[in-house]
Amino acid sequence: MTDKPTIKLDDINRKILATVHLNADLSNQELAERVGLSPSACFQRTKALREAGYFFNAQTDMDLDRIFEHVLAQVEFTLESNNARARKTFEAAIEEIPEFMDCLRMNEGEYISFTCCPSTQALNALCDTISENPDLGVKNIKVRMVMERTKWYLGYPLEKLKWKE
Amino acid sequence: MTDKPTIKLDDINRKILATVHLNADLSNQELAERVGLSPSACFQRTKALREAGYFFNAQTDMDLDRIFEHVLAQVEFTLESNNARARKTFEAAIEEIPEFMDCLRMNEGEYISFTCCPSTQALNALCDTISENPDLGVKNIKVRMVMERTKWYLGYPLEKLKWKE
DNA sequence: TACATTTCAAAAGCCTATTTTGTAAAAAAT
DNA sequence: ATTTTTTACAAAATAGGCTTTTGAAATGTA
Repeated sequence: MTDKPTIKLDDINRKILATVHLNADLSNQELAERVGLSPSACFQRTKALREAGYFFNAQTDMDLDRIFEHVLAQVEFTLESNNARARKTFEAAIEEIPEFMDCLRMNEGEYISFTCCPSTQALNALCDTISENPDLGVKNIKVRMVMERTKWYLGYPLEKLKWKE
Repeated sequence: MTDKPTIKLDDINRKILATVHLNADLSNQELAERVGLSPSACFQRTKALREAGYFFNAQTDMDLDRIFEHVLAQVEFTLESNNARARKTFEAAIEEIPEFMDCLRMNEGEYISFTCCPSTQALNALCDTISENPDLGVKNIKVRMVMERTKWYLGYPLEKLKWKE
């Protein structure tokens, strides 16, 4: 909340982060066992890491197909002008629309968003709203429908990355 | 594990699913309060929903920038032939490579994967490995580097979707 | 050496998860 | 309408984990 203290990421802290990333619902005891600490020591370190903002926001995947009518799409936006002010306006608008589940800024004023809508009609209408709004300065929208999710996101490839510090 | 029993998704179950989706680390007591049930009743319903596979796989977001050296990219694959057998081979290969964090099948033998690598060099090398393997039948690879993640995935827009049943 | 700091494990108390039980309401059957 | 069955809930009880406190060991520092 206040600042963001820096914590030295030794082997144990790294193991805690890697474990919690994939298993947010683990009990403190199990976590302690996996990283080789007593429950109390593990609890302190985990609490410190969480409060320092190293990890946050526990979520759960849902079986969308069984629960909701929906379509998935990859929506690409091209802005008319790629400058900081135009980008900020556009990004703020996207932030407010939950159907655009995330947003990546690519090269040359392009954005890509992984999008979920109740139907293709709704998706189409949503894209129209965006492109009809002159304040957002969207030159082009490209919608690519998702046929199938062949691999689900299950976390970052931590074992392949290089730890900082 | 065995089958997948169907549970009627009344208002309370819907509220449980929507809440757990965004707050996987909630205690059973808090969850019970939010959905308006006693802890025991809430526990039973939540357990039943989990065991029936309605939700699964609790994860936690990490502050990647502070922890890891990494680059993000959107990688697009075009297969030489779009038939079930070619697709299955390709999909199985992607499944085994953790750097490809997810994979979406689009129209006409195209795939898109959100990818994380320790460096641009590593990303380049990884893409080469894929395209050099004749078994995978990849005709073309397009790599689009992510400049910035302007919106983080925080879950599905459940309030915008239509519940099934 | 002496001191301060850090990190841990053990113990204690508190709180929560989980099971069990009984009851009330709803549904089905007679 | 009455009985039976089923379902869902809350309350109570138990078991177990969480969280704090404490002191000791290890590490670092003057």
